[in-house]
Amino acid sequence: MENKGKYYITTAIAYTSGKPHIGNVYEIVLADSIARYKRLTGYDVHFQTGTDEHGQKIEDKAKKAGLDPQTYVDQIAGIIKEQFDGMNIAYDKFMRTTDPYHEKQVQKIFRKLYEQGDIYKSEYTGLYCKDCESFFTESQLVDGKCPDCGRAVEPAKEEAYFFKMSKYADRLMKHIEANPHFIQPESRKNEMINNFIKPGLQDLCVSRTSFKWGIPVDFDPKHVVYVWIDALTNYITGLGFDLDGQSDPLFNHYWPADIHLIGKDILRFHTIYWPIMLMALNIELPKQVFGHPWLLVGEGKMSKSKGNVIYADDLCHYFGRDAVRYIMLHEMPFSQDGTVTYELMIERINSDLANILGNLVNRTIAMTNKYFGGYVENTGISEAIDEELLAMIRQTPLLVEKKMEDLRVQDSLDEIFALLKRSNKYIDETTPWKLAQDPNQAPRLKAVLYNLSEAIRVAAVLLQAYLPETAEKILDQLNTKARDYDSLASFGQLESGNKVTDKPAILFARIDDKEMMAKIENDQHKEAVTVNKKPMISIEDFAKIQLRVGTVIASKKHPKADKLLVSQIDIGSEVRQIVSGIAEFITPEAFVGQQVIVVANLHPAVIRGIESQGMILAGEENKLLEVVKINTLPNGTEIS
RNA sequence: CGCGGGGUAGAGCAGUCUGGUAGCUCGUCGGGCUCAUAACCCGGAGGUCGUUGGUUCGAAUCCUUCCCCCGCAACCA
Repeated sequence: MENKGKYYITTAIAYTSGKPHIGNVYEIVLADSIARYKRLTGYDVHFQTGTDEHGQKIEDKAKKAGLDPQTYVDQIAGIIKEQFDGMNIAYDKFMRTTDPYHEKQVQKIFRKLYEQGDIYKSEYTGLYCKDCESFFTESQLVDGKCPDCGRAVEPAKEEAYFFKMSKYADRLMKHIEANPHFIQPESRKNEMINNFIKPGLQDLCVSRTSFKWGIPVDFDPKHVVYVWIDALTNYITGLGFDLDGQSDPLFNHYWPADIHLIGKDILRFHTIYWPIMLMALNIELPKQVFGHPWLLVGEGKMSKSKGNVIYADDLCHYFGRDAVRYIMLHEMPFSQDGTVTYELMIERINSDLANILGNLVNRTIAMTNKYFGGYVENTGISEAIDEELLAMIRQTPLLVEKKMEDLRVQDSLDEIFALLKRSNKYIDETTPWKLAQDPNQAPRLKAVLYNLSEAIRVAAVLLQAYLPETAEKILDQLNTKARDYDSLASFGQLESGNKVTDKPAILFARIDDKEMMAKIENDQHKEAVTVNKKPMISIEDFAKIQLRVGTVIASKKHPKADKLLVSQIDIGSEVRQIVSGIAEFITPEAFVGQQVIVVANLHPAVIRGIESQGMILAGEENKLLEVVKINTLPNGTEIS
């Protein structure tokens, strides 16, 4: 096959703070299908993904887990890799930012940028809360106080290194204007220019002293390199880039990247900071940065306590790997977030994968077996009715290519499925079962089945990019060797005289939606219950909690938060003010007069500027919240 | 005025940049077929394109008023 040149594709690297959810995995599947398509069509592809493993959050999480950070990230990186491998991702390189080679290069890059004056030492000033050990901006404060603890904040300084972004702003602007495809989708381009470049680029803080888990600045070791320089450079260090000119041939061959595929939320870092860094290092810029939309599952935010977090491996468990890939690739709008529900997934799997694709393959192979003992042959007996199908067989690869040029993966799949639908129609038009009744029509029947098999083969060859396992199964069932892209160049490359499999396995079984939904709901509930399982406690532990009966005598909405109610509760001896997150479920009017259970000895806290002196017992599951009620016990009664 | 996205048939979306009789998939209803995974094929019903006013020969599309929904952020003692 003709070599069309090199193609370097990357995804964002996943943060090793926990198991990646479906949205992260979506990006990798998308990249994988693009990479596979490019490979199929003759490109020399290098596909890199990986993990971002430094930072405060990881340091904290490791500490909580009682592990040193390296052990912790090793574990999580393993989990992330498992998730990717579970989706059948054919990456060439899995890059980790704790890789010693990467760390060494980052240090060299940092030093060079410092020595040439692009990075300078200064101070980070902000408002600091001593108790929370955090900096806040003016706008984050609540009533001029710390938003976390409500205490006073004071101006403070922290030593830090900064990158002079503004120096390169003009060059970046010119680059963006001269390369209209640099930022994709187009609509994001103006956002970047108007919101960030035009108002003037702020210098970027590129080091921290407040945590240790990072790459140390070698000439000033109390600083660690902050995320930007550390993470973004993975795209070049993963190829073996060396600042002193000793780069691996891989780097010289594949850089610049043809595309950085990333979530739309980090477009700013990839279209402003990253290009400027490369300019400062005198390295070529990537050709394109593509910010894809988000894949959202079900309604509302995923949260562990609700038990509705969705992971790729769970979905594969329910539906199978290629079905999940299909849903991810097909249900995403091009430039808008896509919402996927279980019901929708089941519908798509049944309609597209089971009915249109699976059933077509099955019925075609069944007929080939039934009428000709499994042998396929092109007798060349054609009729006018064949024309449309044959034209589509020829056209589909070109249509897919056109869509893929713009990375419209969903539309590409639609083109392939249009061919499959046409094939189903072709069966009705030619009515093979009627031809089979007349022995004189055998040559014509052979031609019909050949045309069908060829249509399926063409679709399967193309599907190798998106549903690799299924495509292979189909090509195996057809027992054909014609699987590469060149075999689509002309009609009729399915071998004549081939014998198809005599027992075609079902590619995608139909799913009973009621049964499946019941199963999923059951699992979700179990998950929610087990995730929250807490260790056993003694009666003494429980005795520490003082619960009292109280009556709500007044209640109003929190003026500065939409989910909170501020209520006055009479607990017999005194009246307590309590803030609770129930405003979405109960109106203040309905709440007044109710008898509730109050945790009476809880430390008071300030929530969004209002003091809360206790807590009201309530439970929430699946958007249903109930406050625990008492009917007749007098206020102040102790619950035990 | 925190930032952003969106409101088009029962559901999910395309069409909006570059005005010209409103389209796709699923579902639904009716019919056909029997090779196949109760599948496949054909046909029908179903939309005043969120609202107000405007520009235009003509507006889902351009300008304007208002309403609603959803993310992010904040937040659930």
